[in-house]
Amino acid sequence: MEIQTLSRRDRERLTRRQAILDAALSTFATKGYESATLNEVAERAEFGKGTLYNYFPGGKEEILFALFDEVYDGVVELTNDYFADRENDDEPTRGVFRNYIALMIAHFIDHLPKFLLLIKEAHRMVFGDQTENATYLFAQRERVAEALAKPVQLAMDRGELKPMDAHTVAHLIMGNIHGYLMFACPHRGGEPTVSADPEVGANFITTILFDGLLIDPQ
Amino acid sequence: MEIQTLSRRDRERLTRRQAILDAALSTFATKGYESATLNEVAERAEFGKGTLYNYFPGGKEEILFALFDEVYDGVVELTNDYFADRENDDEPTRGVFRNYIALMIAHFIDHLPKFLLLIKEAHRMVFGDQTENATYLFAQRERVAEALAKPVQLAMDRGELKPMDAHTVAHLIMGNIHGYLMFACPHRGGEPTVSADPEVGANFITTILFDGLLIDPQ
DNA sequence: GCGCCATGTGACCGATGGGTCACGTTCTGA
DNA sequence: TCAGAACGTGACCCATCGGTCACATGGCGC
Repeated sequence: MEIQTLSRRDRERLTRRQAILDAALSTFATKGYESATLNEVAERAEFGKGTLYNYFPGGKEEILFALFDEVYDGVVELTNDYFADRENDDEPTRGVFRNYIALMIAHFIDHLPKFLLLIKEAHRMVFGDQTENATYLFAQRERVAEALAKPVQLAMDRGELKPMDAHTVAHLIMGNIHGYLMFACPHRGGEPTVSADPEVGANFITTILFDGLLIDPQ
Repeated sequence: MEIQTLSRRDRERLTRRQAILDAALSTFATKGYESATLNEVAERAEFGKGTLYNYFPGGKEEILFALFDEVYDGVVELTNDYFADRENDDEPTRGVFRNYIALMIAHFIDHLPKFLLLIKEAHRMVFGDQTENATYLFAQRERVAEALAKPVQLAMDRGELKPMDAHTVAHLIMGNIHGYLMFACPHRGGEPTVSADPEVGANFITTILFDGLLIDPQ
């Protein structure tokens, strides 16, 4: 949408801004937000520390929040696009959600630093003691939950899923995707214990959440 | 077991050590480990900062790890005791696990600071860049998973649960308890969106994990 | 060429907080 | 009663790091 409405100067400025964000993402994801230093971010981006403040006057925190925007925008867009494409489809409900889960797993594996930022920082900050930050992140998580709750609610309305609180179910699905990835993705402190194949993960999660653990229900 | 084998001096020393741990727990749980200061911990424990080093020569980090030991010991013990009591019982599998989930939810609500410490710090540290810390925490989580995996495996062997990797299923159950509590327990940045009643939570989780979301399986 | 503005820079500042230590106080056992 | 051990203390040290700013650089319009 913005391709040619910007001058070369403005485009270059955006490119440099993005380079800073990319450097910050990989730094924050590995060291954690508090342990990461602006010097290291600047070094990775091949800028001086002062330059960061030309692009993010709010300093370290503004950079972090810009990253959160990026991450959540990506997930919300992916979710909305996926379900929009299937709106008038008659694919079975179970398969639609199974494929969504596979898509999300693949997305996070493709963007591992973003996933690590989410579980390391967003998580903790939601429960932090700074109200405004917690409120912001809470709202971001809600955006994802809402996007996913919509198709869940539709499936319930069609009588295919048990009638429960769609919003809570959406959170639960997201939570299970995150939880699964914590084992699946490579990290220090122990070898991954389950396959990182999105198909395998999606089957595992779908089997439990949609079919249930019990062999003989009731 | 240790009641009278210790001198009064040793008992008092343990009491003071515990007071420091309690002060540290509530401080770390609210401010987060990195933002919490040893001055505040010392103040809450009504000691000078230097005194902390008489009890924890390793400083801040040793205190944190002592807290983790406490938290995980409690959860593992609770899990082992609960399932040991039911070993020769013929209560239906679903109900046994439902009650376990309710027990865990109640436990964490009763020990909210411990729960907050877990989700804020343990979580992040497992994915941190210090290998030895990650290894330690990974092992602690495994202790819980193993304790829960045992009865899961037994139920699978009896043909009551779908045959899956019991260990992974155990992690998934723990993850869902944690995930549920994140909504249920009071925190800033938004009102709790589901009930904190352990019974309600246990029913919700059990319905999905054991019965499945689908009304008409297959 | 020249002036101006956008941009880049890194030495520096100030606050913070983990960790230390020399000293004071209290307890113990002979 | 007293020596010495155990314990408590908080002023102090110093490394770290987010943020600032005076200055350098380079491109663009005139």
